[in-house]
Amino acid sequence: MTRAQSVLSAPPMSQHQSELLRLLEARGYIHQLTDASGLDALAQKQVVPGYIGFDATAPSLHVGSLVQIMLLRRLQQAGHKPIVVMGGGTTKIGDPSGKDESRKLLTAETIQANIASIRTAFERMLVFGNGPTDAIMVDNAEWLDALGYVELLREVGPHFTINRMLTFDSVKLRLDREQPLTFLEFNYMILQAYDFRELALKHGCRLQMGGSDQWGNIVNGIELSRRMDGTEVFGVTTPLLTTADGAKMGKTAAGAVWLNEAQLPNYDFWQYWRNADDRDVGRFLRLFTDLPLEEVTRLEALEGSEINAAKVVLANEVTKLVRGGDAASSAEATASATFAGGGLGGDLPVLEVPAEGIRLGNACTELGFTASNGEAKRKVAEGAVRIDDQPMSDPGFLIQLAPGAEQKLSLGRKRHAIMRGS
RNA sequence: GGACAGGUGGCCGAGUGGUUAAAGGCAGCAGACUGUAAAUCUGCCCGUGCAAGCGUACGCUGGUUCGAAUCCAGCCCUGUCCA
Repeated sequence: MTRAQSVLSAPPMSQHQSELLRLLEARGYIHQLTDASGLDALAQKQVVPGYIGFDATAPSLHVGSLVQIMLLRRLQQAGHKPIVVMGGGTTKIGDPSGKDESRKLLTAETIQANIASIRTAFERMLVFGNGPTDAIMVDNAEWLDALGYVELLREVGPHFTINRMLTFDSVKLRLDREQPLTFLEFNYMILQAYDFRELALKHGCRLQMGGSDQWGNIVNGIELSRRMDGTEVFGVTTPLLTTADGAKMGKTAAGAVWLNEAQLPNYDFWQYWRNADDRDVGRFLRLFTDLPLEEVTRLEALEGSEINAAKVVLANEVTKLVRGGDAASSAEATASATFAGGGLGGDLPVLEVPAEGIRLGNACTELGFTASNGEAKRKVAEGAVRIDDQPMSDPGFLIQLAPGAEQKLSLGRKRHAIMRGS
């Protein structure tokens, strides 16, 4: 067993020589590569600037983008240069990939505010600066906004055929489903291809990475660079990440699992990972933490309820990376107090109980445990609502607390809050 | 611009004048079982109210009718074909 572990940490069977590709392969990031041996050779020879583009449609990225961010982190760990491209320009158009419907158009101000907010998450996970392997962040609005339409058509247009554009999945999907694809969106792939070429010229960028849905866009960029400038650039895509039960990564019924604390409290972020499916633990540890591979192998081999220990490690490590060490330890403390100790943890949401009291059903709704008072009533009837672990039966029960006094309100086994008299 | 098809609850999808707050499935929530997992079984799943009830709801607006998601008219949107 021990021997097998060390083998896994540095796979000798890998056909790759460069540290970069060996690292990416061993941790499960690689889905497709455009030219494995070419990139392998390049990565041994020089620092490879590589980029991933991110949309700026919301003030925070969510867990669905975390693989890509980690990929940039790995790039840096392997001694190369990450370039974060914010889609300030392309977001004005909207990527049709994987979407059934056209996206609402955002204003330039909203996009800029989103970019500023998203940046904070990157700063925690990448080292920015002016050194050769320091990360940089650029906004493609810088060059896209400056492009004139006719100029773009003349420069880039000749290198794209409609025949080919129509074969792309992002386009085909819409057409097959008989969903509209606007001309505006149809142009997205051209601009993304232009990005790659621009980055290659300006920053010596040689590699674009992205999710598997970006394969077509990436290949377009590679072609464009080759045709216009004769530059050889490379592409890597990551596998489409779904959880073991088939759901898209980072989406829960309650909404997306946001990376920024303003969009999702630390405790909830931690819980997302703590509640991972057994089957996902090893994969997630490799992708989303810096734990050595031997350690991952050990943790994912845990069986039965022991795998819970691995989930705690996963939650701690990911939270540490994304939210910081304090966030992780405080979330863990709250979780262990709440679930193991039957007590209260500081990270639980707090409901101030006014002097005149509050009805049990209203308290549940106010905390967001239930969407309406009607639902709260149903949950109480189902025996799901407890105060200090005592099941409640009357949704109209009036909760009153002395100033400063605290009680725990729970719905189901996972949702807990502190009620405090005020 | 013309012809045809269509627009139903988070999604898919039945319903073509009353017993329809609208079948069924998915997703979700809760209970049981467990390990804050999975699988399984059970219940719930528009709002408001303790409840009887009331209010909203089948693209929009108006109409017919005792009664409309269902019929009629106009409009909006989507798709396919034609110009």
